[in-house]
Amino acid sequence: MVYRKTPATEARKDARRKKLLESAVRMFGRHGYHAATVPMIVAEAGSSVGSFYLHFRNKEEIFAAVLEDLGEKISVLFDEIEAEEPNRLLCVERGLESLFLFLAQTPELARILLVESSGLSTRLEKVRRSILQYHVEQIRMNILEMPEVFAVADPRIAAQCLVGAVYEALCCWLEEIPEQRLPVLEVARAVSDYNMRALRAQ
Amino acid sequence: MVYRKTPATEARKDARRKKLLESAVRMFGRHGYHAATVPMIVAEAGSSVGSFYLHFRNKEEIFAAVLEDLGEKISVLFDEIEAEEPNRLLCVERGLESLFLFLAQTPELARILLVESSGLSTRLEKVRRSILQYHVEQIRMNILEMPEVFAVADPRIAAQCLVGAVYEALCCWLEEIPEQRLPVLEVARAVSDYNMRALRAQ
Amino acid sequence: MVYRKTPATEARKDARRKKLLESAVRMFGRHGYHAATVPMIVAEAGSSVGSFYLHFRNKEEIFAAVLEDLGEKISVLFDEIEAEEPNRLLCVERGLESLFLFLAQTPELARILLVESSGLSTRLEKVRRSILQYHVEQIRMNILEMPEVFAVADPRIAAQCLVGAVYEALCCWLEEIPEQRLPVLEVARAVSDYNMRALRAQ
Amino acid sequence: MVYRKTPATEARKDARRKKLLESAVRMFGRHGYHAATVPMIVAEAGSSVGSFYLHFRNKEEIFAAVLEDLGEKISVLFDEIEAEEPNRLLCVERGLESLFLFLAQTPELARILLVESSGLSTRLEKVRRSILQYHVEQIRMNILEMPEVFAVADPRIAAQCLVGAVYEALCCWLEEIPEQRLPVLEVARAVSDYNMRALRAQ
DNA sequence: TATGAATGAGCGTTCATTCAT
DNA sequence: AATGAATGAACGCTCATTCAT
Repeated sequence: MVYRKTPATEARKDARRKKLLESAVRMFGRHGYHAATVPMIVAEAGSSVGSFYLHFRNKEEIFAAVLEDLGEKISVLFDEIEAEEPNRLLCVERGLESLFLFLAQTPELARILLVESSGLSTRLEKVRRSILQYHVEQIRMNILEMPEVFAVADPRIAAQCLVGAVYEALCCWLEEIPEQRLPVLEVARAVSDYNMRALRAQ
Repeated sequence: MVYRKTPATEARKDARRKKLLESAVRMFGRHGYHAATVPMIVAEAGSSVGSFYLHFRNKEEIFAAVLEDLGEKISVLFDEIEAEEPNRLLCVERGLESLFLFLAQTPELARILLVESSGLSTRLEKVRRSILQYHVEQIRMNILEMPEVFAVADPRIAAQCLVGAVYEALCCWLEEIPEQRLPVLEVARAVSDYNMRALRAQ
Repeated sequence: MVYRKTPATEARKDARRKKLLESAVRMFGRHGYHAATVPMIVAEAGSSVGSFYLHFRNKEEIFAAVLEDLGEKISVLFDEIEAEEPNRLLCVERGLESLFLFLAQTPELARILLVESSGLSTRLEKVRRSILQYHVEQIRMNILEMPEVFAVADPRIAAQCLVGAVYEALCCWLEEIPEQRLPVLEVARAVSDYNMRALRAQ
Repeated sequence: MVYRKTPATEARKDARRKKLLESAVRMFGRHGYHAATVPMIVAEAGSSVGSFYLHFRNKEEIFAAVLEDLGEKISVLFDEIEAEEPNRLLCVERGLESLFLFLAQTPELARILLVESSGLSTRLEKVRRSILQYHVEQIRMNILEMPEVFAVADPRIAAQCLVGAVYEALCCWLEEIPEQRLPVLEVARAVSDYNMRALRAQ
């Protein structure tokens, strides 16, 4: 008799995987890659070590999955703006601001991307880099499309600068104790301002 | 007969310590904090585990020492420029460029600062941050001193953006395979250009 | 499908723990606390280091467990006698003798209690002391209950003397080479005789 | 030219050795055999590790020396009493009391003998045992000399009991917090009382 | 599929002892 | 004789991963 995977089983499996991923985000975000152990992650998810390895080949894999999910979320963010906003300059500006706001709202994810995903294996480094490169590329394309509104010598380096500026400002903001922080929006504007001045033809 | 601590003994101890530090730079730079083990570091230095713990309380300590040494070097770089160059705007520009060149020349140190020192213990995070903050502060002061030549709303955020831009561009440059890289100087100029446009009053 | 913790699994875990404890008794008894290493204990038990730390937080913990088990065994010994023998004087006498016989039969346990558990951490010292104090207290209560048959000035000190006398005599006996030892029973009697003369009202 | 050891050199060497021994007593008494390290001992003595190994073959050796010195002191105590007091019974009584007082006055030495010297190497165990055996033997001789005043079946076991009783009572007394302790003399008397009742013919 | 007990390689660290000065 | 920097064997312990149930 042939065993057929029932939809219910499939759905349950996906739910479990999702739970593990959520738990991993929390644990990696709070404790970092090395300090977050597999037992910790499964305990938080109400699952078991054995189950963990049914869903992910290893610890690296789940971290990569977390990172990829995040990358996906961010690119969706950009795509939406791209679709709505025909003005390339405004597009970059709005993209920058909404990325800033998005990461500020999910500090565990922000920490994973900005801090904890650095200095790990080559594999993970690549995933992290591909997220950043995606933005860089996105911005570079915008610049190339309308050279008359952007006034930069090297669009790729300009894009890298912009990305670096956004992430560093975000890092600094996240590090401050919440009571002393400026409002996110204000910071996002200041960052966007800085970069727009650098990009815009005068 | 009274034993007198000979200068030679003292000098040899210092030399050993220095050798361990150099070896640590190489190992941390190549393999990262976690993958670089104490046995690896001492083997590379031609020393022994016991000797290691004679010079450093633990592994964290030597990483901190490496980072602090680097911080020292960088601040010397800035101080020299500050002393020579009276023009604040040029000061920031030249500082940015020489930092870029310095780190590009010592890629292991660059990797330690930019990649490997992230996501470690609170203690090490602090050391890393203090180096970055030092630049931020340096630049912020320059901006504050001559508000008429700089045209930014929030000097602190502007300084953060600049630092982030420089480091991210550097990261990207270091990651490319040497054969395909643009000349450092060219990149440094492009980065400096981007940030000067953002800072300068038009 | 829901996994149910089988009784078999549980039982196997308990068996493993018990085996580790038995092995620890042998190793601690033969080599002492410091010379008995975790690898030695697990090898003897046919287990693994990882498993060891699944059952015990650390080396100190397993030593404490061994000691506590021993304390439990000894107090059972006393309780049985107390329940059977209404005469307080005979109670003390029989308690003394059966403790002597019990420890003489399990020289590894005896060595752990009498020799190896001394001079360790405060934590372990406390466990050891609590076993000895339990006897002291037991005897003191017997003395207090029937002051007319016991003729001692300070019941607490008398009880301490008795316990010390028993353990020292036992130590000496265990140290002699088996061929030259007097029969245990004879020694036990002599020790009991000494202490009964000290306790009894004339 | 022949080098002749000057008396002054000899004297200085002895002084250094004595200082090391005194420091060892403090360190072993406070921290125990394993926790007291050679660097600790030499630091306390104002000497150096190298110097240490000129005076003692190794750590075990200095512990043995400390123990032997203590044994010497105790046997002197007994010999004096033996010489002064012709009555064998009083001799045992006074010996017991002065040992008690002596050790109560030098708690570091007491701790070394009663607690820390247990469970070490065979070599050290032997030294410790020889001190205790010396007392046992001393007392046994007294008993044998005047069988009419002592009424014990087996003098050796009686002597062991006495020694064990004294040391255990002492241990208990040392362990109590100073403010709550009974006066030493009182305890010494109670212990002596206990043992005299056991020894004396009625 | 789900479980969690079991594994063991490999880590950081300590400290008695040696030895060049 | 005196020094203290140097050594390295050996320890306790962690945790990603496997596997019997």
